[in-house]
Amino acid sequence: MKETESEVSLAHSRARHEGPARGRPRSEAVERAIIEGVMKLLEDGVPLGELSIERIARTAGVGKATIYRRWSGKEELFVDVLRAAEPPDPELPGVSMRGDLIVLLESLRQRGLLSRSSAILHNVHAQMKSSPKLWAAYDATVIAPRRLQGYEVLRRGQQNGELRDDIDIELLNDMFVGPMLVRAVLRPETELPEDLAERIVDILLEGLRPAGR
Amino acid sequence: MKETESEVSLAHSRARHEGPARGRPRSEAVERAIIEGVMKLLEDGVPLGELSIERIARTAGVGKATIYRRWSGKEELFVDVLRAAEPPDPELPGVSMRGDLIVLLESLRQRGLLSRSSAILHNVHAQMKSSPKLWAAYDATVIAPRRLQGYEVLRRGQQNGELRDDIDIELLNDMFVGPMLVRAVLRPETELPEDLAERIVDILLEGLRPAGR
Amino acid sequence: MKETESEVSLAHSRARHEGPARGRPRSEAVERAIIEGVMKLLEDGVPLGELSIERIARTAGVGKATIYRRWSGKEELFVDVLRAAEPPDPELPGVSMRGDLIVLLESLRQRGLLSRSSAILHNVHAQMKSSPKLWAAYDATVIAPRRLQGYEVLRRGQQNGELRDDIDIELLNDMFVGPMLVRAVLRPETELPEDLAERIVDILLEGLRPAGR
Amino acid sequence: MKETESEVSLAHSRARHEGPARGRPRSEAVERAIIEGVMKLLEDGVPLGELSIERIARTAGVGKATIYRRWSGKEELFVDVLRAAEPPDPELPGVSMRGDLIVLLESLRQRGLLSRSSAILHNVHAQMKSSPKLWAAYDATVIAPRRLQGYEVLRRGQQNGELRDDIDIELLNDMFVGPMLVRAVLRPETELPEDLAERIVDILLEGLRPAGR
DNA sequence: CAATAAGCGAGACGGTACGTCGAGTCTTGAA
DNA sequence: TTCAAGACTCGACGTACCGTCTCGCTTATTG
Repeated sequence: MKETESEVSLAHSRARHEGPARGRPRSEAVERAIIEGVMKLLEDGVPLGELSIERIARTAGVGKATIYRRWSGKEELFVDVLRAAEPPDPELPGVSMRGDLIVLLESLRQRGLLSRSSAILHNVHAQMKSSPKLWAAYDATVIAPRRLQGYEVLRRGQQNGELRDDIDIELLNDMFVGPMLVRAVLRPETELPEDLAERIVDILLEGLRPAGR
Repeated sequence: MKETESEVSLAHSRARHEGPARGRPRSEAVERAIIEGVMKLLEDGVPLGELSIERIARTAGVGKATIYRRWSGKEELFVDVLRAAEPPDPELPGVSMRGDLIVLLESLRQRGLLSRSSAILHNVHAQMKSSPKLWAAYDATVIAPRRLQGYEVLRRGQQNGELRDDIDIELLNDMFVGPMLVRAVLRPETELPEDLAERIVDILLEGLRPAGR
Repeated sequence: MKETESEVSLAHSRARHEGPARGRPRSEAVERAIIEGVMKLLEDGVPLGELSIERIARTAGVGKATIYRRWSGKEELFVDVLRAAEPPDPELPGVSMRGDLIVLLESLRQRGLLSRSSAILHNVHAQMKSSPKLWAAYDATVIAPRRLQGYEVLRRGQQNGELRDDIDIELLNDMFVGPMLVRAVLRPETELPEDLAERIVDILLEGLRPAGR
Repeated sequence: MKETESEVSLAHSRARHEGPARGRPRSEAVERAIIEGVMKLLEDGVPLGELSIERIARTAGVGKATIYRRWSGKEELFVDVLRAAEPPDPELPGVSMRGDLIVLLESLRQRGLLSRSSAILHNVHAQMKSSPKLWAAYDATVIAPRRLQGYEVLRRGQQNGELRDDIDIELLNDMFVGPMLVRAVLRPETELPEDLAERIVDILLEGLRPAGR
């Protein structure tokens, strides 16, 4: 996992040869200013299509070359913007599988709510899907860890008898996160009621056959 | 439904005033040439970002103004391209709710497979999500009818006792299509095995509690 | 001569294929606006080094591409600017060779004075010398005709006995124009007294031996 | 003369305050490397316009700041390059004015021939004319001494009766060097035949009236 | 001999201009 | 009125240099 992490990392201070650090080192402050500049613009409601490198540079008070020195284009920069905007991983209570799943789904719901208000996630997200390479980078650094977290919870659930063990974990995970993601990501106009995480988990656990079956 | 249709309809032959049609009429052949030109380019593997109006016009042997006369921009044109590429609605056997659901999900799976091979759907899809207005248009003409089809199937299931009736239909629908869409749209690198539709439906119906309760 | 003329001509309206003139024709007004914009800037004392294409375009209220459509770069544009700034050919009285030579040299002197006050000629002139190709174009359209005029005057002088006929005309011409050009072009800080043309001509005719032989 | 010399001198080792010389002294080797680097590039046929400070620094294996420490810009550096490329002053036999003038003009002819083959002088020369300040510096250190040499020869000619004394020396000088410079500098495409210096001098001495008066 | 101070190669920095490309509009002549 | 063609203004693209500014290091002189 560590290698993957470092492979998809996009902006580095002098990442290339990593010699004995000749010349003036890259300024981390500048790096932050750029990323925060993009966020500010997005939060101010600037449409994604109007986010030119030129404008980003102007906003951050930075030369264009300084941006290109770190990222090869708008899209790669956006990956780092998303990364910076990412909320921290949720803490799992670990008492029961059901409880942990609800926490995980609730965190997805929160992210959905967030991405609508701030407008950062949703558009950049959509934009990024156009490039398989960038999507892979984003997936590896941001999404995959959450997915693995889910796998772990489900595995424990199978081990302690809370969950059927005749279904592969990947599919199980998609059964849980799918309904939430459909609403949060693919259909951003739908509501995300407070008890949605709990209802999804319980429906899946109990099944859909009529009660008196 | 009809009104919605006409509201989101994007390309018209002389839609505005609809006077007694003076001057040279618009050529339908030109319209087809443009849409097919876009498809050809996408199928030839041209990245979506390189699809400029200028290039589309060149490919179709058409003046730029002729495109702008019909669509207000690239994105609106894409909606019509997607519409033209859409496979026909699936025929539902109507015997059992379970059977109909499997047919619906299988049709989603097929679309997922298709969008990977042709590369049309996936990218244009992603691109379009950046514009809420266009997404709404696409949703209304292409997605919504399918969704309503699903609602109908589920409603019948509740009525004839195949399905619990204490859960609202929208959520039920998302429970079924969510897992499939996650794989087909959000994670295009995953496999879509042949029995996926059937497994998803059965897991949902039976629930995830271990067999022996 | 005609061929040379047309070969070095640099800006044309749709010069390439010269088909039956399809599409919107190039605007002559725009062409004039550009050239006059450059002149205005130079007359306002803008140093030649600060004359970027970008600034020229801004001044003329014109897109950069419109400039590049006509000239391949700054230098080629300058040739046409010089051409436009060129005073008309002097009228030769034709009475005597001596008189005609004085008129020709006087016209060179006037040009020298002009190029200092307006600052157009001198700098652009110098700039252009860096490119043999452009210099050739300028020479062919602007300088050469004057030179030929001089040759003609000298030839007539030899024929009617005003001038030795044992020296080739090219050298004779350089003997007359050389002293004037040295002062006007190569040493712009020197004065150009009013009677300079006459003095140069007479010195050359009479020779430099002391009067009493 | 001395003051003029030192005023236009452009590159100094720690020229400004000339304190008690603290810190590491500037390397003369570096200075030579830079000037020779420029010459090498010019001799390799690199167009003058592509001679950026950045490229010069790269070629000489030197930091940009090291160049700016010595010269305030490209043009000032070029003055020193020209100075370094300058051939030595001609030795005058001093027997007759006519002989000395021929030697002086012949040296101009040689320089013309040289500047065409090496391509250094011609272009840098032209370039420099754009900047009055630099031209003045070049004129003072390189050209003016030659001019004074010429004045001296002419003055001696007037004193010993070889030359009319009713014409001011500056004009006389321009009469002699003008024809040669026109060919060597302003019209580099013309030939410079071997006996050109002698012919110019003799034509001027004898005048252009037909032999039999 | 250590301290001090400037020189040095390298390269980041905020800028400006380059020459190209596409956006959307306008203007031709022909259909 | 539409059509293909192509000129028009505008503005972003990604690159190259500008002249300045750190970096870590080297090289003299001075206390």
